Amino acid sequence: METGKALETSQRILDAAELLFVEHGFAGTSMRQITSAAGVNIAAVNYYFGSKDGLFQAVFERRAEPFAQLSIRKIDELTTNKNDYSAIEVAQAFMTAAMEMGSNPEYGGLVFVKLLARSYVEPNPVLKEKLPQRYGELTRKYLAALSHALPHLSNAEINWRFHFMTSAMFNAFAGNNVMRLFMAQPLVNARDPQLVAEMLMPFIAAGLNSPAAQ
Amino acid sequence: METGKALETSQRILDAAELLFVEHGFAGTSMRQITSAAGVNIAAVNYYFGSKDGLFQAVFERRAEPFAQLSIRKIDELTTNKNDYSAIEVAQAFMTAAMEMGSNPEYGGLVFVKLLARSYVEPNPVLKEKLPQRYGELTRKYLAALSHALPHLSNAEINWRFHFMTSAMFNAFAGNNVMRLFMAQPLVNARDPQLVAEMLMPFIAAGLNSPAAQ
DNA sequence: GTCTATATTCCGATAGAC
DNA sequence: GTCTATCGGAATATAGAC
Repeated sequence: METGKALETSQRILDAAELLFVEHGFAGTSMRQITSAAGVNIAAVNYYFGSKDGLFQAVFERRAEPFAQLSIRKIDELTTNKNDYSAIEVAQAFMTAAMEMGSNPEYGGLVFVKLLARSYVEPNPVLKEKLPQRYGELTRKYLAALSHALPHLSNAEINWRFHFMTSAMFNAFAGNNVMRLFMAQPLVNARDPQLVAEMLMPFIAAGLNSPAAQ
Repeated sequence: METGKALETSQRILDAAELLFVEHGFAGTSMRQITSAAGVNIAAVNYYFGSKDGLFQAVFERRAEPFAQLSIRKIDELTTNKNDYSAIEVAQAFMTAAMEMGSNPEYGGLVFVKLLARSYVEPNPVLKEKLPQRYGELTRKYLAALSHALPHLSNAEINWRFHFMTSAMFNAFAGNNVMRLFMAQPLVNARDPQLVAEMLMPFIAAGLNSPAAQ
């Protein structure tokens, strides 16, 4: 049984770790940084989460399930018992899930999307075992919906377009901007999910509906 | 003056470090891993590159200049003394540069594109000082060309579309696939730059030419 | 649950022999 | 240029007092 204070402590650790993992990556973040930022004792991480790996898993899982549920609900709402939905609506479903996640402070706002975008480039071994089952279902649903909405495209090309769509979306919401790296001024501002979605939608919609390559 | 053997050693270090930095990130790679993989003594890194930071900078700079030159040449070839080029041709110029880089074993093949894609999400402090000057020029040229080819779009929207385009491109060539993270089978194969470009082109072209959002 | 103290390992870096 | 040996510090993790 956990007391109020205990919950507070483990939660402070999760919050601090989440921010630091996003900013500096898993290997680039030490437990001393985390416990110091959380204002808790260095031994608390091992007490609550067993290890640094355990902490990362907890950080991820706290957000993963709400996000998966949200995404799956959106695609189910669109496709269940329907036959006439468009690729744009499929993209919109995913984007709405990301936006609602990113706009909700209870889910950490955009932090989890940034963590996803990072994990995407820098896969953490912890995720390789825990993640696929739940998110595999999510991915298969969106791929099937896209395939249904774009029957003229081969399965291979559907997969590629899903890849392009998610790359653009995740990096856009996470603020991973090539201009941030290449220029002194980033020139775009990713802090407003509503604006990101507005800019993103025409691009994604046209890309998904473009003629087949092969 | 460096002897033949010395060059061989520093090059082996660069090759090994490049692969490991791409795979595990800067913080996630130790100098012991690098020197062990390169088959050289642990002290060799400091002898040749001064420090781990110095090594990363050397790893990056070995590829950065060829890639910048290639990209700038492609956009100059398209736009110099011309008025009637399309957004698709601008995208093609960038993609051709990435493809030629990725297909050339002398430039490490796709390794540098992967390093760029990673640096993009996980900015290395070393780059913040060294990179912008050269790549700022590159970015400004492509933005100007896009703006010229898409005069109906505001500067803000041009910047966003360049962001989306480069996100999709870099992740595609680097093989950073959401399906790699979410599913047991990645479903797409990024090893052939020619195929990636073929799949990517219709998507990017349609996205760039899509109507304005605002 | 929280803390101090510490065990153990690994890190980047360097001195100095050859 | 290459090697061994080692320094000083920071890393994760844990034992045990409170």
